[in-house]
Amino acid sequence: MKIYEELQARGLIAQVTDEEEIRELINNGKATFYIGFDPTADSLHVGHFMALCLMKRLQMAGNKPIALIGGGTAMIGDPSGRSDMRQMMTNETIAHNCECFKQQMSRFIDFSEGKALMVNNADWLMNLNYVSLLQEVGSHFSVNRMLAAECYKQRMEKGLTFLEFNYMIMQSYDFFELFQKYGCNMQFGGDDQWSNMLGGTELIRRKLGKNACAMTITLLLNSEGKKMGKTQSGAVWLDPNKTSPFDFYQYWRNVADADVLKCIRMLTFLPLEQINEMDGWEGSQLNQAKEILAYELTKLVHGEEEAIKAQTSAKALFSTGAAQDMPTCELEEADFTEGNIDILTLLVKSGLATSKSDARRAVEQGGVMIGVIKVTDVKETYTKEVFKEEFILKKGKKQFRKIVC
RNA sequence: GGAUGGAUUCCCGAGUGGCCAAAGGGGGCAGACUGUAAAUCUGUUGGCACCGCCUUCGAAGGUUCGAAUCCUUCUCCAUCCA
Repeated sequence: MKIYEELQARGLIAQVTDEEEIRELINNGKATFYIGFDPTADSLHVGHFMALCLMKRLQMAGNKPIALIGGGTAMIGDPSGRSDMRQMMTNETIAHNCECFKQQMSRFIDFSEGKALMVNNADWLMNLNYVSLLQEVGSHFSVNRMLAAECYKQRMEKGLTFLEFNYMIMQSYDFFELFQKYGCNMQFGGDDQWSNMLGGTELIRRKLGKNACAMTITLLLNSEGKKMGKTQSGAVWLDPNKTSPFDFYQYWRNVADADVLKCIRMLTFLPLEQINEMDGWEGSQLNQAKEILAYELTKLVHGEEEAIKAQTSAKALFSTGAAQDMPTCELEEADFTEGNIDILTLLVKSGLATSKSDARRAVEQGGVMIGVIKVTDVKETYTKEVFKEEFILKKGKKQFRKIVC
């Protein structure tokens, strides 16, 4: 099976400009393609991860990837799929984020000589001259058509600034620039990028009379139609300091039944034959599929060692309620008053509760356990001595913290 | 630049002088049921020294015994006109 067919079978392809042409290019390793990443945070998240995997797959098939970091476009903010304006970031933040992105990407993609490139669009966007840009590029865009683009529609109701409106032009210019400079003949991106990407292919056609391709990756949605990779507290990050390997594992371990196979297909590198076998799994067997998914992804992102650790911890926790490699909270001398610490302070200190009121509610509703013993009194206190033994604080069924002193 | 409407707790959205820590829904958290799933049901959802106190209704002032609610100024947003 060739790469294009594999991508198709995995359900990764959403939209393409010219199927035949793209198939021909990537199946024969003739594509030089780029994917843009705007440095809007100091770590990549699951959404980026999909794009990185795609890069890797295509790279393995002999194509040349260009990872574009949007140091310039981040200053504008992509309005696509957003109902409100992005918060502006300072140049220092953007520069810092670019650095973080670079480091994380290098772990997935082989950037050694000639195999892949990493560029930053700040390098060319920042030096543009307004008037000449308008003449050379702006003249090729029709405002009427831009406004008709799906990505601007919802913003037409809430309001759209001229700054953001120009995002499409900048992204199109990126493609144009890369096409000329590196012979980049293809762009990949999330499905919400479709209109921005078409802007690029069209600009190349109009200015150079040449053909370039674009292809979007299916957005990973759960069965409720929401973007995956988000929790109530934010994105699932690839940076272990922002989302621990354990939490990362747990996120995938807990996906809904309806989403497991889709995730395995789209995100892991397991062979398709094996995945197809799992397709018929139900009940407890499907539950196993979740373990596979969680393990495979943790391995890809954090390495095999961390994946094993996370899996062992999780298994132990849910069967016996004890484990080694769980998030740990270390108490300091200052946390004790007269040699004691109360349960509410402990919950807050360990990060399991956001405030003492929150902690109080959790205890009152019977959601707090020490090991296997339920805490019933909000005034419960513990002496320092207790923490010499294994002390596991639980809130609810899935939140654990080992307390040491 | 002009006219009008608006800004409420995590989100949407009621509330137009005391009964408002603020209806309802969503989401979150906890409990029951389960497969660490979904669905369902129950409780809860500003903070704290928690039967009481403190801080919230775009910002700052003012009126009043008392303001999310009234007045003034300001900031931001939307719509229409230019």
